[in-house]
Amino acid sequence: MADNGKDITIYDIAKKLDISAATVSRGLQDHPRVNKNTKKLIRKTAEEMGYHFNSFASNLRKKKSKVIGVIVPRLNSNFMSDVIAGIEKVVNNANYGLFISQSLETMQREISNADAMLNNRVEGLLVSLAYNTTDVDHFREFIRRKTPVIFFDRVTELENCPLIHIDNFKAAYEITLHLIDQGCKRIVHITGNLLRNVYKDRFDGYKKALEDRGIPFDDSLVIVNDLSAAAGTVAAQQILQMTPLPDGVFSSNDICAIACMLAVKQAGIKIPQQLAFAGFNNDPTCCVVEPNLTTVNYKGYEMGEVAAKMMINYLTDKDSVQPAHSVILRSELLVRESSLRK
Amino acid sequence: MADNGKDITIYDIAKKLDISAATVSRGLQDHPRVNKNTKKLIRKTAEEMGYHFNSFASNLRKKKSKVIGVIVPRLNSNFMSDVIAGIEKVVNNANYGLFISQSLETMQREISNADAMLNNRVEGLLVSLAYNTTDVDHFREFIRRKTPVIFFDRVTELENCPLIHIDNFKAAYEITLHLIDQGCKRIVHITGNLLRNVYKDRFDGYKKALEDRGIPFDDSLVIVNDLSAAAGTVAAQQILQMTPLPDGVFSSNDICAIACMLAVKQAGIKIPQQLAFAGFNNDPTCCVVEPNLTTVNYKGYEMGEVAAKMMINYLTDKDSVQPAHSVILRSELLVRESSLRK
DNA sequence: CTGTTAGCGCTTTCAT
DNA sequence: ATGAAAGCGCTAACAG
Repeated sequence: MADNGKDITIYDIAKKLDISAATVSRGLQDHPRVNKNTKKLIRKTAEEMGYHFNSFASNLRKKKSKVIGVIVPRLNSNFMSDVIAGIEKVVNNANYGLFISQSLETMQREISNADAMLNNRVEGLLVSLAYNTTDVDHFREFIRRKTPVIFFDRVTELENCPLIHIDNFKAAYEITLHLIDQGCKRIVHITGNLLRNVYKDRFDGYKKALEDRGIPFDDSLVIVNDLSAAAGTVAAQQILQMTPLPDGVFSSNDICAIACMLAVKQAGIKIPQQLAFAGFNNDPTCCVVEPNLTTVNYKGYEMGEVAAKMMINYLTDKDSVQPAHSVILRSELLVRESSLRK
Repeated sequence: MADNGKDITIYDIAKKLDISAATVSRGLQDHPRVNKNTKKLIRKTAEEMGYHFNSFASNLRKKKSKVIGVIVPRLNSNFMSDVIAGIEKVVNNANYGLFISQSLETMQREISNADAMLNNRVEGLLVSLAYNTTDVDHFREFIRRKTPVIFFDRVTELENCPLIHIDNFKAAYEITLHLIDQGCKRIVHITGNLLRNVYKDRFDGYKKALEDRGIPFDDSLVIVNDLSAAAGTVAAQQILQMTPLPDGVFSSNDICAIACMLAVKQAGIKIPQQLAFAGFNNDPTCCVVEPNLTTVNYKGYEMGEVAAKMMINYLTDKDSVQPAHSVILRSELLVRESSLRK
């Protein structure tokens, strides 16, 4: 910025060097057919004059933004901040910027966020759906514009958008089998909004495991809440009032499982002898709580990286118009003391 | 976007309605002196034609971006993701966008992030410094351009930039006094890079408390590391080898304190009887670990909100060229079992 | 209340 | 290897 308060432009540099703005533009972009010395001179002068590239002008002209949009339910969960960190690293290394917003779990805000992404002409959109999103028409305009949309974790089928997630059904199936193998026969399942694949699939995995082991599914053992710590504490009270007392709890996330476990423990229940526990996510807290919580390991950082790399590939290898392909990331059962009865 | 693959512009709308582009622009902006019906018609037509506002063109013309930049060391810590969530909410509600990047604790990346912020003409910048940033010249250009820069948490004096933080000295002083009052006489202090105010001030508070209680400061009781969980485990080994064994530990963050505590506990040390513990941040895990960790409550969400609101105020109340003012947020000592020996 | 016009700063043919 | 010129889409005087 010049001292008169105005931005230095390539024209200012051009005038000073008595060359054309076109050459300055090319020089700054390291265009092959610009004289090496001219380039060097342009860079030096730009630096000296305090020139700063104007992305708007460039974006307007080139009709692209070098920015990738991200819409997530909340930023402040251990899982999601890991995802974002992974995305940011990949995106930044590829010289793209990140435009981030949170839907705060409401579809209404998700829609307005999507609109802002459109106005800012993001070149790609990474989305994890809000708790109560019922339809995804607000993402169709991106598809019409051929702007890639990739869903991760909380996904949904939409045209040919790639989905990045784990096999929630299988992971839940395995963790439930594990509880059964430890001798549990009445297993409570705490879950979230079944509209979301992550909760629906885990619920289905739970039911399938019961079925495969010949345990009848009991509706009254299912608790639906928002999976927060507070909800976990409330769930503990519900569980304590069930007769007979259940002998296992599989919560669809760790935060809720841990709060619930602490509360029933407080009430004098022995864990895992009387009540075995299992969660989901492998939150760091699992290894702090006593007994350590059995869970499904499923790290966000990697998911963020994978989603972002896929996006960067789409945007970079213009040729590879490969059909959109979804990715199922690995997850693993981590057995810890909270469920070990043998 | 039209079906031919080109964006619909205000000119397309203007042509269709046989009015001028200026009127369309005004209508879309809800300009007062545009006929109500015309406005309604413009909106309806824009909607029908699939028009989407082009921020670049607008930004270029208006020389403003309606975007606020954020540079933080890492996105994936409980504290920082809370801060970001608070910022995002305020910024989004004020109809600004968020451009986020992480320095990954290096000054080099902080500099390149700052450069990207400049290119994208952010209207304001919120910064929490990287671990090893030694000078902040890379932010001077923003000041020259009168782009407000606000530091939070990990702050530094720079021109008149507002600083948002807590009284780290006082909080550390109080928590150390508390340990002393519980009978601790040899208190280990685990800290991070003393270049950063947060660690330096806490260290100073610790020393002052010792001094005020007539306990000589002992250099060999100070452990400097990166305050990660892994570092906490290592610190535990160092502590166990100290003779005589210390009787208290004050760690500059909770994550490190908890890892350390779990490790010494594992080694058979009784907490708090043999070794009392205190951390900093009030991470949710404090209430899960046994015994619960004494700490300083200091929530990020509020800090993010305060920083963002101040920024929005600067950007909105053009008149209030009030001198930059820093804010010291409240923090509170939370005494829990890990330090209660009486 | 509405239209005309001149850019914002950059990129990119098309020339030379 | 460099220049001239047009235009990306929007806004804000200014004029009426």
